[in-house]
Amino acid sequence: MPSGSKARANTGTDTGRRRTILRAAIEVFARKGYHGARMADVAREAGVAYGLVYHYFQSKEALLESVFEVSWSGFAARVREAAQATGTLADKIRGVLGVGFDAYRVDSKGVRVVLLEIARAPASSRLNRESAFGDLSRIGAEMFQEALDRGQLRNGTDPLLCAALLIGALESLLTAILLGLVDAHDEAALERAKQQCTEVFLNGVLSEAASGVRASR
Amino acid sequence: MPSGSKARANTGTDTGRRRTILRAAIEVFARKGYHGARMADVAREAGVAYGLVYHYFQSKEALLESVFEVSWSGFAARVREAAQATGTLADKIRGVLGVGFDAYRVDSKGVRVVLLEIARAPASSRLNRESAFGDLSRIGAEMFQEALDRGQLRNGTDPLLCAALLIGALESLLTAILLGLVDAHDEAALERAKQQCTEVFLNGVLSEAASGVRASR
Amino acid sequence: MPSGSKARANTGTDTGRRRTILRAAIEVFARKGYHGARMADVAREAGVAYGLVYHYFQSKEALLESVFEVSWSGFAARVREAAQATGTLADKIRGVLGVGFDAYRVDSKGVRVVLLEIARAPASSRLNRESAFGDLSRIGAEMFQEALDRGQLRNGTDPLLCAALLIGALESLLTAILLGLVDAHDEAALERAKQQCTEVFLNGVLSEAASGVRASR
Amino acid sequence: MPSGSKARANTGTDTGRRRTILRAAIEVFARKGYHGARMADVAREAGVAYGLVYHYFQSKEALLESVFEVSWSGFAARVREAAQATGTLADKIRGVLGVGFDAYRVDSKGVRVVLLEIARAPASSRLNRESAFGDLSRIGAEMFQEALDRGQLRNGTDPLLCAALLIGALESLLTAILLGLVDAHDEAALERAKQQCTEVFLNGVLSEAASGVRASR
DNA sequence: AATGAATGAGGATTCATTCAT
DNA sequence: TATGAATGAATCCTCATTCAT
Repeated sequence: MPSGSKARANTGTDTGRRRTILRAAIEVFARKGYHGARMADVAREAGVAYGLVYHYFQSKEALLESVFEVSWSGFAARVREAAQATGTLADKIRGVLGVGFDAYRVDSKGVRVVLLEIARAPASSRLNRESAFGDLSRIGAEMFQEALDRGQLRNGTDPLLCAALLIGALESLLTAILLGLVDAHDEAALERAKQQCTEVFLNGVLSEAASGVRASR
Repeated sequence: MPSGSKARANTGTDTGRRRTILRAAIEVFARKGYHGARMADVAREAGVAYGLVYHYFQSKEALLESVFEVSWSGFAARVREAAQATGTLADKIRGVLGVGFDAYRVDSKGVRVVLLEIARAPASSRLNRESAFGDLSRIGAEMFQEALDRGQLRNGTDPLLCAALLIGALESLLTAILLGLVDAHDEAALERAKQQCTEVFLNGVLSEAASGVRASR
Repeated sequence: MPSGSKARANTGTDTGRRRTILRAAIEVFARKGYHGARMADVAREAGVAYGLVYHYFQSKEALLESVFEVSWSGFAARVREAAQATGTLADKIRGVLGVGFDAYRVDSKGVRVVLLEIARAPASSRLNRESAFGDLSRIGAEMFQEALDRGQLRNGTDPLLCAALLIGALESLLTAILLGLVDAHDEAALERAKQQCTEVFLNGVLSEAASGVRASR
Repeated sequence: MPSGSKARANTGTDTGRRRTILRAAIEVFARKGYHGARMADVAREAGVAYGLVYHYFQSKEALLESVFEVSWSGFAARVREAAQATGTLADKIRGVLGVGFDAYRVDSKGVRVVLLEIARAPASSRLNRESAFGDLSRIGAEMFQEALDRGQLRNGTDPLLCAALLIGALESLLTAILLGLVDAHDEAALERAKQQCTEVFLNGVLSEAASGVRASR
């Protein structure tokens, strides 16, 4: 097993080899999908010999698993941080969505793979959504539970369901971006999208006028 | 030569045999995923001979395509109907979400396949989200555009983004149900989830009290 | 799974396909050894497509297993028959050795594979000598036990050990023939070898004169 | 530059390291068979680095060859010694079998490898039985030829065939021990087995009574 | 329409061997 | 000597698709 200990990784010659392959895998998985990608593609993309991929990763699935860990663990940690920060529920939600958008900005390929390949994997594989989707759900549910306790949430609202909706909103938005429905190169547009997403989630889509209906219900 | 009764059947109604295979495909795709499913599995599930599947469907991908058409076309039509019905935006949204939940109730396996296998297919295949995600987005966007014109939508809200969020909310919720994160064993629970989802989407998650913040922003 | 039921097998077109592959496997295994043989070789030798081998046999090991069954089961049955026939011990032993020599005459390739590839397989595989060697040992031991009970065996002789020796003698002789150390190109030579083997096993190698020593020990 | 002490070590005595690897190879070959053993296994078993194995042995086959030399040369020499010792044929045979049993006692693993991996190697490899089986056969044949000349062997007996039978007897017996059919831990049992083996080989299995038949043939 | 045997390209995985340090 | 990363050919097995009946 490779070291990875050396100080400044990614030098290319030695330590970064594992990392190089991992990045290549993300690249290829993002481009062709997990099933469409061949190990040979990954090797070529990484510029290493075929066999070396197997030196660092036991199998194709293990490679995907590692991609998941790399792309996901950091993300989940940051989401948790945002969800547990001090501030109003609105702030937290803005924070959580912000984490999602940042992740996309920093590593859209990684986001793509996690979103399209892993989060939706068939239940059979160990790499199912249980961990991905479930993790996030739990984090979100806690956040909403707390808000509920403080009277910030509408009465009768189910925290878990809220969490699911929040995740859905984020995912859907990122998917829209991935699909090109929203221009990803336009920073301002991206920011606006985030803002709006927050707003809708907090206060709904209805205008003040239409919202009057709300009182009457 | 036997039968002349339903010679040009392949178009609409589907012969019994064809339908059987199609249902089997949905079943197997739902269970093992498109890539994990073998044509042999489909044949076995349908209780027909190996080669017969190819008698009715040109290829594995064509089979998926047919699954998509069957599971999707009706769904999209009903969504469109709900989106274009008369009534307030709230009514329409309730209608749209209702269509989604009904589809799940009637054919959760089909929903699963469309959600997990087709909506997320790699861009390369002909069967990309263009049709699935894009269709819905367009329908939703139109609905929101109209609402915006009528002043029912909060000012500055992007209709397309709203549509994406609505789809995301629905999808996420159904996914949560599929994964068992949200309990939906009884009708009542399912109904409650739908109700809440609608409420959140329309008016946001904030309580009246917390919502006061809104004015100050 | 293929039928194999049709009356006159081995016609070539259909029923005999499995058999054809099996014979080809014996041929190739005999020529190159199990590890040296590639599935492609077997397919080519059989004159069938690569994939067809897997249609009839689950894996390379399963193929070897089938070779074993085919080559062994009949052999073991005939040995058992010879061992349980009526007659003197000498007759039985002559019979048993005769079976071995006949098997070689009829299908030296099959004998080779069983002797060199299976009987000596590493203990890990299911196909170990336990079954091959063990079966024969048991059969032989019973035969010698009975002879012992009847006073035909020298006193103090262990039946199991005798069985092992008999098997060893047969195996070694066939091996010597396979290796070309003992000439067995013509029937007469083969017959002579069998005769001598029997004689040695029954009465030892010593001449009458030297055997006198026996009394003095 | 360190050491000049045992520069040309590779020839006879073997450096410690080389010997360690050789022993490890025997161990692993015995456990998993030549084909089932990986060079990595050998390295791990020896507790040395992967590449070091190649420092001492040119290739995997060369390693097996060395194992053969180590395990075999000494054995063959001792067998030859026993076969050419002065004394009656009975003494010699007792001696030869004794050598085999001793070898097993001292290094059952080595015996296993020679017996199962080398003696039966496919004819293609340089390491064929020519050397192993053939060597022994020749030695044995000479012994029996001499006995024949002296009238100690029954008339018409083929010395080479006798040798093959003797080897077979020994091998079969050792195999029986390896397989656990004969308890190897019981020194007395081992001794008895050897005794009996000798007896059978010299005088056959028949009892005095049954042997009377002999005269009448 | 129905069957299931036959085909063969595709791709993951292994592992002996080499090489830079 | 010693290390273990790097290489890539070899080969098993899968499975979509075709075909003869």
